[in-house]
Amino acid sequence: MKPKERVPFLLNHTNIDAFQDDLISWFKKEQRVLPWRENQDPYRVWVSEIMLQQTRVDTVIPYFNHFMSRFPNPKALADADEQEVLKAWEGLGYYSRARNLQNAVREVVESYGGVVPDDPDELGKLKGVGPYTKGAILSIAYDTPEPAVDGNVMRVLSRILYVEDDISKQSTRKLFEALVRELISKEDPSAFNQGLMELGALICTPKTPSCMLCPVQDHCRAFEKGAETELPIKASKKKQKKIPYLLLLIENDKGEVLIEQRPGEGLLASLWQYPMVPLEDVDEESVPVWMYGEYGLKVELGEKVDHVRHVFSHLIWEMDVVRAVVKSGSLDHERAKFVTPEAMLDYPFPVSHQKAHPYISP
DNA sequence: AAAACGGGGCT
DNA sequence: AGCCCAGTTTT
Repeated sequence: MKPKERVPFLLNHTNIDAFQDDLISWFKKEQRVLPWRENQDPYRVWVSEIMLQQTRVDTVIPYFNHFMSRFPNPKALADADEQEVLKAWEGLGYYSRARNLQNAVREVVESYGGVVPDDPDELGKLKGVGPYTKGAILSIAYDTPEPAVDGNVMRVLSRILYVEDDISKQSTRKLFEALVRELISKEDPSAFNQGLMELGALICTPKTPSCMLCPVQDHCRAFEKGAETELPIKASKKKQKKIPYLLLLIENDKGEVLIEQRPGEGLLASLWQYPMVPLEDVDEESVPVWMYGEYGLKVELGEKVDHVRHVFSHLIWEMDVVRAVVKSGSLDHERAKFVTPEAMLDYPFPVSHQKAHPYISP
């Protein structure tokens, strides 16, 4: 059965008006004070929504404040250097969010006079603005009754309406969008959408929801059945592949250290790092040979100073951190250079490599 | 439809 | 170690 056909049945026992009232009243009373809630500036809402993708509120707050003071409006972000934007994003992860955001903001400045579009189709065409972010901007900044379905909303609504569909499927997100279109308050779509998400963050949490404090407990079919922790249903994902590396802290005779910029696409695109030897392809004893081939440098390996294990969503880096010194040769590599330890800190580094900074820093 | 794409917090 | 989090893009 298609989403639209299922909606009437799923909402059959729900008092929509009462649900809206209970949710919105609770949100207006209990909502957290957050920097992006100071006003309805669409640019601020947009930046916050991008930062909040897969990222906790507490993590985002300092990044958001710094970002808004450095790039206060679309023009400021459009005019900035990409490396500077990445530096402001350093440590937040999912760095394509930053590059897509700047790409989209430049589009807004060039095509829409610096005003964030309030048209769903125009908004949805912007880089990095998917179904969720589009709905969030339209409802929160422009008071438009559009669904903004994220993981919180799916968890909350799966419990309230007892939906047992796998929330990792795209079709299930569409079902929840259709449900929200029926449920959403036309008077205050912003408070309704934010209320669903705030409820998911504060009350209807993944492991041990606080149902006794829930403002919509009376409307919740999962609570009625005592099955709130059984939902939502989500297919388990497979575990990450482990990849071993040697991370090299290479110093020259001037006390400078070798760093290189990663490729413009793919994992950690355009960020900087210390040279890494892929131990799946290179034997430990042939590392100097590999180094000479890749960088044109004869190096001598020194002491191993650390082991860093870094977990990504889809893989794990196991890195032995080893010191090395340049004996001879001249650097021959497109994207690598020697820098002083002080200058190094101006470059955006992934957290995995920041873990090795203490062995360099003066 | 599935995989790529970070990082941190909690259990 | 596994799961979760205010998702989107690419394949």
